[in-house]
Amino acid sequence: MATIYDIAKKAGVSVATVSRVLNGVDHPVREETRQKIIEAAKELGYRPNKIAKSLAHRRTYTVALLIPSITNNFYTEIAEVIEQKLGEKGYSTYLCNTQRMIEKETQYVDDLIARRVDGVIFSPTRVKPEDNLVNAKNLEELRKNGIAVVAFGSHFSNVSQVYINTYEGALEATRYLLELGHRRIGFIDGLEAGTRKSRRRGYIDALKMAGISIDASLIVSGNLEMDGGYECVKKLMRLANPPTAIIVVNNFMAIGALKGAKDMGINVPEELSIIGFDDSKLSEVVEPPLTVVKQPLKEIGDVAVELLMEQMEREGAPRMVKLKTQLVVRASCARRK
Amino acid sequence: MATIYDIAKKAGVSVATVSRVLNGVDHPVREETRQKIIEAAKELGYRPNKIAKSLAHRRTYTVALLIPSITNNFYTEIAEVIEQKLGEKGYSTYLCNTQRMIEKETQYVDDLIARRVDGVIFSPTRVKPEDNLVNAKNLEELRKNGIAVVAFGSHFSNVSQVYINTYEGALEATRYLLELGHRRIGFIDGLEAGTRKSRRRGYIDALKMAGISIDASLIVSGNLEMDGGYECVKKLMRLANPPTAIIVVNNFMAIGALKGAKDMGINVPEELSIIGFDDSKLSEVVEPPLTVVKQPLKEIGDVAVELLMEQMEREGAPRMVKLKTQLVVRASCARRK
DNA sequence: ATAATACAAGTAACCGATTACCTATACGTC
DNA sequence: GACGTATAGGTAATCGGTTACTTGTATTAT
Repeated sequence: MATIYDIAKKAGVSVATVSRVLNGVDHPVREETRQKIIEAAKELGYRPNKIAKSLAHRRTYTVALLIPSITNNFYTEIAEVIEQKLGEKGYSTYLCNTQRMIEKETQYVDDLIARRVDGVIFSPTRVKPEDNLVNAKNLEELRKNGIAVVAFGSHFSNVSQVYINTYEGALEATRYLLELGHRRIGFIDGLEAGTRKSRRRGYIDALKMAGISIDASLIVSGNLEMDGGYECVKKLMRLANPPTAIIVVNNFMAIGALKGAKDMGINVPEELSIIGFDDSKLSEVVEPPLTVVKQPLKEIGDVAVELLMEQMEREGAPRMVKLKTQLVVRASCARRK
Repeated sequence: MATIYDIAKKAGVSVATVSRVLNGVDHPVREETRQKIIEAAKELGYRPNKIAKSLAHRRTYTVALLIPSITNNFYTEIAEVIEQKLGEKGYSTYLCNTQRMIEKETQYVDDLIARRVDGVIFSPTRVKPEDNLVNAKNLEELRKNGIAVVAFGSHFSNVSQVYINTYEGALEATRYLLELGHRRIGFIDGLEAGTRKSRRRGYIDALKMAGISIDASLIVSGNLEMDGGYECVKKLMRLANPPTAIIVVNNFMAIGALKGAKDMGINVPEELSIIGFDDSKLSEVVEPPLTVVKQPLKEIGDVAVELLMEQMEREGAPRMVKLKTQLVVRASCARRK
């Protein structure tokens, strides 16, 4: 494969001149020389070597997207805009999918440092499904090695991050159900959802503000997939005094809950109202279409890239951008009879 | 950031020895020296620089996944296994999503060559939505520059590829409908589906073999999203003599078709049977759950990685692996009344 | 005792760029 | 004519590793 040395020889100039011409560096070069070089490059089928460039520049123009899942629409939608925007700015994107396994996250971080990525957009994986801990060490390791980081989907101090106000989202969802006349409202939580605590807090606060006391039996948890929601709804609806409405913290679980209710012969929304979190084609497509608290996925991606650019270029103080959720009303909630 | 020169100085040895120890090269080194070096590396917080390694080795241990979409479950599921398997083998994965724009594909190819990726797993984008052409030049360009390539979702000569026998899938689906007594079977095609021609051929051949003549008005095309299916089903069902069953070439379109039928007040499956292509959560979740021709996504990913490894390591002749589809019977088809 | 071999490590070229610094002309000014 | 300054281009160090080849010493064989 041709190098700039080959071009230099063919055009009868030095490599410095070749480099200048090929990169449009601000240094005078005679038009005639320029043409000779361009010609030679073309004839040799020259392809610049970004590896060598990276080494010399000490920048790789590479960013990693480090996320817990890639089959969930939530991450997929964000990933799409991130990869696209980074591409527009000349960065390539490494896909790093931990599949919710914390050891994989650590491995990725190690490798990303070795590969000298310029930045990482990072949605941390929980250490164990049962808890809400993330491995702050991984993040620190990246920063210690001079890599710009932007986080989302979790809380860190001292890192740029895009934060979705799911507390308010849950508050709004609960209030919506209250307005529809519901008083016994269930809450299906995820065993490892990142910001679930704030969702649960929103739910609890809304009830409290409405003067409704919290019934712990109305709060249950399951895994983040459809079967998690399926089982949770059964637990709730078998209660002596079951809820008339339920809030579910994620998209798959909400669909599972809907399915569970149907299988029990419960009509949605006539006998049970359901609100999910995260919007996707799935939510539109089920029967009845789900009312959901939508997170602004495109915006999350957009902002993440902007924040990362800031960090990579100006190395300024970390910034946090707060984004709002939006209640998308479809047909899965009804006034209490 | 510490380099092997720093380690060499600190341990009082040469860089060659450091490199040998750190990479476990087969060259005798005294245990004492080895320990000194490892110690020094640890104390300096040494991080190997894979960029420098890549330059010296002329291998990057990087592979690109070049696909037309990342929000469609079909690609997402494949992407997950590919990224995982490559990771196990020490490769990082560049995510390259063309969003079905052919110019983007060309840009990616250019950049991937410059970045000297070792291989590309490639599902080509159609040149124009209307036609079935792919840009073979892009593939050639990769190969010409010594990059291993494995293709899927399209046909090429002289490249390793994993090929899904959708012809047989369509054949089987059509026969299934025939067995259920249907005689007027519609076909909803995609404007840019890769192997759609074979799907259509399977449909046509099955009918012919059953002695049923082809009615061109029963074959319509739309875009690959839900609205494409939605509009197509309306076209078909407004026919003077509408079909009693329909085959749809992709997952989103099938769901759109289902929705369209419902909106027209047509009962599925009582009045209209529908079979889709590609399986996903979506197909399970709709009402009624869709009967589909499932493509073996995990297997596609698995095989793609295996074929790529072959190409990268042994540079052997290209191989083609054929995979079968599977008819997943759910509830969207019924016997003709 | 000496030659041959194994062991342990070092020297320096190389991978393919970038770029600080230097050199040689040409031109204009006083 | 001497000097300052653009203009055009070259030299060589550098980025951080790898590795072919060399060297010096210890061990074994003869």
